[in-house]
Amino acid sequence: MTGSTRAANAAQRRNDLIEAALRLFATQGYDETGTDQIAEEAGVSPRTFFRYFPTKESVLFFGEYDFIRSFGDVLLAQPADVADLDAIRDALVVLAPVIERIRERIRLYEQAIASSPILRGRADVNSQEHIAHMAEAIARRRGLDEPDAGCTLLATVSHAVLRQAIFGWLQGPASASTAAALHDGFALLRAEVGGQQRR
Amino acid sequence: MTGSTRAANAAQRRNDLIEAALRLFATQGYDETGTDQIAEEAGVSPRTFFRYFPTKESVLFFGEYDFIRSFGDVLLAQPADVADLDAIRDALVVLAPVIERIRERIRLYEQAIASSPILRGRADVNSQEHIAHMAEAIARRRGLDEPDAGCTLLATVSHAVLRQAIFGWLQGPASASTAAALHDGFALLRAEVGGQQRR
DNA sequence: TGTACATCAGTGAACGCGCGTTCACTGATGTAC
DNA sequence: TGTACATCAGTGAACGCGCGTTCACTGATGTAC
Repeated sequence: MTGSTRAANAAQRRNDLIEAALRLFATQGYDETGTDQIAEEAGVSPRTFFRYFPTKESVLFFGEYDFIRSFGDVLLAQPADVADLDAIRDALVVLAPVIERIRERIRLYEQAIASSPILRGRADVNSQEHIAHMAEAIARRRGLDEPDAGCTLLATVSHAVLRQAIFGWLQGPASASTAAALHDGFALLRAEVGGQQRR
Repeated sequence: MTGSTRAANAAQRRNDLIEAALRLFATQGYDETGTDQIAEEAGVSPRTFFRYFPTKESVLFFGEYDFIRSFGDVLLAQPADVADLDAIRDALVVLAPVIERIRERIRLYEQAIASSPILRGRADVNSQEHIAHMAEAIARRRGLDEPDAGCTLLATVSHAVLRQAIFGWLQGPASASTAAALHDGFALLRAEVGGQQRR
């Protein structure tokens, strides 16, 4: 197992740093946490932090929950006779279990993000990428070469529902399922936007 | 006119700084522009910048296009028998002319925002506040004490349509109207989310 | 299996950099009478 | 209208601070034979 000791050690160190950073960011706030403190919490010298991460921010966006990346394939696997919005919902439901397993980590991550504008900015950049991916996938499902305004809008709206579902799920009991939150979210969307008249 | 000379001078200086910053941020990017450079461009000493603005960011969010603040009143002035989504759209159409007059400024502002994650973060904080305001207004229109999940979702989605409409309007010819962009956006939303089946 | 050498992780020390603050001053604008 | 005083805008200089870099070294891990 040549090299495996070093690689394993490095992975361990990296993970220690990530967890220390997540904990500190979530409890104290990002701006109130220095790189020196993260290093100390992880049991390494201040200088070592920058051996593993090029910037203070990057420690947060390393293992980043990138389950959206599989969205395209899963969406295209949905039956063609299902309405697009339902297909999107079902695709998200398929992917959701991935994040259910790391609920606590995501909770800390979201808490950290909320603590500082610069992290919100980074997260926003990621969100825009996710939305672009989703719009691409929707366009392919529709047989378009590239996403038109409809695809982009649908992706944007679906992403918003997804975010809202995740936050609802994080606030609820640990036993709650993401699938239920997603179904509720999309049903609500249909009710709010679809119904021409109300009351 | 006691005091007016000083006040007018101060307003002028402040505006010079804002315009210099907008121009530099939009062309070079936020991170590549120092406060010293803004000061020089505006014809004042480096130290003077901080007499007018507490931080480098705040120069961008000073006169910030806060037309959303009037949204609540305008929404409540819409007829009760109109569907909520239409009322929201009509309220936004009423407010839109306010930003039409400062199109170039908004163009630079959005360009600056896009250039740096930290500004995106600040802008995101503002967006969340706007959405909260909109959700409050929708709740009041519905006779609720505070916004429920439906109000929040409707506000989020409407805000997304508004953003998309503004970007479309900024990219189009200077003569284009925001009202048309908003009508198109909301119609597209209905078509994408409302239609149960397609093709 | 053992020895000589190469590689790389961890670290210390010193520094660059840009934002933002503090202290102290000058000259211009505004006010009191 | 004119003079004495108060206020405040603009500025210079020096500094604090935290992120991130550069240089140079030590000791541990891995490799060649």
